[in-house]
Amino acid sequence: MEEQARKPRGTGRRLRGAVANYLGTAIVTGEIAPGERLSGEVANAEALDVSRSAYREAVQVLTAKGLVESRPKAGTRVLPRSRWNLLDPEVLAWAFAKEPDMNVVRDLFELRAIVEPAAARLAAERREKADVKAMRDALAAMRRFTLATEPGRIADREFHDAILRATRNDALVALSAGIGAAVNWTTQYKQRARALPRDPVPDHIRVADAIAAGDVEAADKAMRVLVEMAFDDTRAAMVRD
Amino acid sequence: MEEQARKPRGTGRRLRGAVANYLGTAIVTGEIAPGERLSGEVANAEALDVSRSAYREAVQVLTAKGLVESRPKAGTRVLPRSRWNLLDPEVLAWAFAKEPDMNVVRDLFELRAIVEPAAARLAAERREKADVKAMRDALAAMRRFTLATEPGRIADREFHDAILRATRNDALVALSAGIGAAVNWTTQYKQRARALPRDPVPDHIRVADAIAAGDVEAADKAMRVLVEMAFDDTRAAMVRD
DNA sequence: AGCGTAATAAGTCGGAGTAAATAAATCGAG
DNA sequence: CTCGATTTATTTACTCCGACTTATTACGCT
Repeated sequence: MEEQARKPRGTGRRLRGAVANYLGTAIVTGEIAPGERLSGEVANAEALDVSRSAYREAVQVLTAKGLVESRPKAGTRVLPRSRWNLLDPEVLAWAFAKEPDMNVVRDLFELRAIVEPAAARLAAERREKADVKAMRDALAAMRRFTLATEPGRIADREFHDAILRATRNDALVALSAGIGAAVNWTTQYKQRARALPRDPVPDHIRVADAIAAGDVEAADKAMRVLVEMAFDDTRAAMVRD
Repeated sequence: MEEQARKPRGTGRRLRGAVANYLGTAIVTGEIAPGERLSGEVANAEALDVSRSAYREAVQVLTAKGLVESRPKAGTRVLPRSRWNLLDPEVLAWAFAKEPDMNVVRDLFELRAIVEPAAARLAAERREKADVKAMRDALAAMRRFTLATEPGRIADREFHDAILRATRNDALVALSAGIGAAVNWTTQYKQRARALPRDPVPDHIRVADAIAAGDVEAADKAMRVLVEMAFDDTRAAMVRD
């Protein structure tokens, strides 16, 4: 009766993943401020009840994402926000683990408002039949499940991913992986205030039709409306707290 | 006489950093194809002449960047390109370690062509006096050193960073960190073919003036020209190989 | 064909020793 | 005696090692 009640730290695929989640969340949410020093390996590892190996591997992950920097004697310090890989999917997930910062949400939607309409333009130029089919399929799933359910949100994300893939630009797809994850979280928060403001499907259809028709200008404009509406809804849901 | 001639692997700030560089470069450049399995920890660590700990920490870094995934019994496999964090500064650096792939360069410039003009728009709206000063300083350094020298390229990057910072959008700044690093490499390759096609400073001045004047449309247009020209020069330098 | 079992490779552990970076202490020159 | 440079000492991360554990796949048995 002396070996239970341990491992109360955050969940993660592996032990070091759990530690990385725990520390990453603490840093990104501001619990540990930039410039601050983490306590030493030995102390911190013991405090979290993990071996030094696991703790160190977790810190390497944070280092790889630009959250911390560690040097002998100086210890491990949290880097300034400007050096964080803010678009890394995991970093974004940590940022949205707790109540998301409104500034981050605003920045991300601003980026979406720049990238996604332009992506829709490219998609309208380069889409193949398979791309249109993927978009239509995702759309059908969205209509069936609605955004209030998890499968519906997955379908929404799949819709945006299909557009990104249609651009034939790997960099845009990679960007989507980060933003898409965050969008997933924001829509989740959005639905929490269950106003369900309006049906998002018609606007999605307009985007899909424009891309399928190869109408560059219409695709741009329709996507612009879509992002703007999503931002409005998210903002409304957040100030309601 | 039995302990020299070791550690011939790639350079890096630390031992695990060197291993991460080596493996990361091998993966990103396609030497190890997606889906392929890395040899086991013990074997690979011994082959690289490092301890298992150092090797494992390097693999954690690659995992954090989405390059590999490792599970017990199954081993460590290279993930498909779509799961890579292509915008991660280190991943980009690895991609440009050897002769850069033309497709990647095209994708990145396409992304720049989308993001940077939009960023210039925002900068024109939100810039403060300090931002304009930073841009002018970088511009002066560019004129003094030219893009043929390293300080000149640093100044060029500083110029673009100043614009990004003026947008007051952390996500845009983070994106710039990745793209900026890549741009640094492409301009380096560009200058290798020492044609020095034309003076880039006047175009930079046009951008700076438009942002300083708060002229949104002019800033957008001038930046569009700038990115387009940079792409032309880079493409010309690359096909000349 | 389904189920249990064994082999395999990553995951975790603890401890020992090394290297690097900072702070302190010492020495020398003015 | 004060200031400066150099050496020493300490702190902390870094590297290494070897054993043990856990998860997963694949094989073999029923």
